[in-house]
Amino acid sequence: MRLSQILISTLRDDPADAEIPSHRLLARAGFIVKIAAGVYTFAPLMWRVVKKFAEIVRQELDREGANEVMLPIIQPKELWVASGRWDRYVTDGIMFTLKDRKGSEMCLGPTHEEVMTTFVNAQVNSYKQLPVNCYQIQDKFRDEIRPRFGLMRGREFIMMDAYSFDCDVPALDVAYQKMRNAYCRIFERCGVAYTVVQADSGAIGGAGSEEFMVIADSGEDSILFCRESGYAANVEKAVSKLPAAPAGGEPKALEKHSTPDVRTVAQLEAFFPGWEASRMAKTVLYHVTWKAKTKVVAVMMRGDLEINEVKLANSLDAMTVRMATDDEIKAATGAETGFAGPVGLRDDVPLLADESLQGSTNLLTGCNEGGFHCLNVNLGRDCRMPSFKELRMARKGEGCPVSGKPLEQARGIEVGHIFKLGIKYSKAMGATFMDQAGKPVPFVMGCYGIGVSRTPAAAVEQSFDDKGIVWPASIAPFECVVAVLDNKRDEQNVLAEKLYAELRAAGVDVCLDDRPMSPGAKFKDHELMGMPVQVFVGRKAPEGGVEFLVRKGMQKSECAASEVKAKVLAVLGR
RNA sequence: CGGGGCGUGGCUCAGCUUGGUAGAGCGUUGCGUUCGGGACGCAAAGGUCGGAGGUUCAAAUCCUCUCGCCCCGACCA
Repeated sequence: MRLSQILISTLRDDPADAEIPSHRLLARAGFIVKIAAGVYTFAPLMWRVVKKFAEIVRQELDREGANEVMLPIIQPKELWVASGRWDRYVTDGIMFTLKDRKGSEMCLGPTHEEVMTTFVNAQVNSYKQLPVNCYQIQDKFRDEIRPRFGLMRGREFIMMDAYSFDCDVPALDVAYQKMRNAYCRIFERCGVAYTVVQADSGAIGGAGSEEFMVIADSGEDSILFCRESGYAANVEKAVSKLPAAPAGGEPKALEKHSTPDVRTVAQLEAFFPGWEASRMAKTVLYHVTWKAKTKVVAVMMRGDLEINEVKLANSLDAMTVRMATDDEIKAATGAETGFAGPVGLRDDVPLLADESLQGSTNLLTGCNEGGFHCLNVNLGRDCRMPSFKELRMARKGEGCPVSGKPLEQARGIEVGHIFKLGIKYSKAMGATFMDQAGKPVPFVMGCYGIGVSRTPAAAVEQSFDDKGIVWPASIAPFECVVAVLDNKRDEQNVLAEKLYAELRAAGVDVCLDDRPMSPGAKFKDHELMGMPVQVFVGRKAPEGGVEFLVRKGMQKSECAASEVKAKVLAVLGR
């Protein structure tokens, strides 16, 4: 390709609305152009990047026997009602919905479990046709609460979504592992450093899931990991060895103390010298929403630990949880905020406690009376016995659940997510096949996603410098550019054309920069756009000399035109 | 949705406090000179100051409403 024929428009200034490096650089290099919040046009060079990444995804999925299909973006409401997800997605406001001329409700697909399950159910009737794995690469639509960071979180974005259908759980495990392997090859090939972490299943639901994370400071996810054991998990999912707390000893007599204006754990530590936070049990009131009801629930946690709201929602099988407001707390406990506790808690407020409190004695808690706290509270004696759950937020520095070594923390960008769904959707939607015994059995499903527009952005996030983008060669818009520095000089044009033809013949994805621009402007442009290998044909052209630049590291050298092909291939590892 | 910030030629911004006939740089167009680090000179085009209403002799500037965008929290590829 000749750059004079490609629509390229780099900006001299950073765009005002871009914050993180990938957004800033992709916008400045003219790769993406915003059309609305979270909605972008992909300019020619960006589209080349996306297509290259998509091709890697296709190759690796096809190697595992997956079928590429194309599902409709517009989906009828009925499908979502059948799976039971319409209400939740509409309530959350995540789904773009519309009505057709007859008034029938439709949505723009935020994900495709429903459509794919319907499709495969119609095609597959027998266990003999299994396993099946279908995927598509397509735009997804989600009315995100907060689109941000350019391509990182868009309202329209490109996603690869795959769905596996198997006859039983062991077969699902095989399908899952195949996809996991494919994912590893995909992210290795596109040159990003990534980590696989255990994850919460979230709104998609299902048994187990892992996320593929690109480690970057701008990542929206927090992960905990251990170099020793290889354990890694999203903080939402992570567990750790429980930090020790002093023993409470034999149960003592309950004491009630006046604690005016003492509300927080820190204030209590100051008020009761000798009582460490780990001997306290804080009680946090949560407003919990299920499909058909809402309720305020009391959650107890050891004073030095934090509640993990994802774990809380999961343990309650709730749609959403949020901390109760001051008014809700007063209505539920009768006391103002800061004095809630298990003692004297109304019977209609469910009481949960983290496992860290199991077996603890002589705790310090609130007692639902403004200005008072209790000492030596013993669960089951002075109050109801709570139902114990694993609700604790694991934190860095705490022991790895496998090795016991301190956990480390990092930020990550979720570029892929794989789930074992089980029969959640197939059962809800009545998607079955005939098993060997001739009985209808629901498909055992898995689903798998890759952010096809997000991954290149994540790659930029990991690979840039003060001059611009440094594309990994496998997803760069071009592997190599041959640039004419003064295109009024024939000897430069002739030599550049020759090199361009030679590199193309050698199978290099090369472009010729024949634009009539000053040399300085071309240098800046290619640094910004991040072409991996750059060959400049300039004043040494009459003697057959050119300049050779490897973008990563900015190593610049001069060489003879005759050496260019070999040098380019060497840099590209071919 | 809650909190904070911002909307002025294509882009980055100044002007607003203290109302008085819209500015700069970059980019764009033309001509000429250049041609190795976003070249230089000259000339030119381009803006209902996000929108609506109000106050005023007079509004980019003050007031009200509204729309859009960005950042921090709950969502996810």
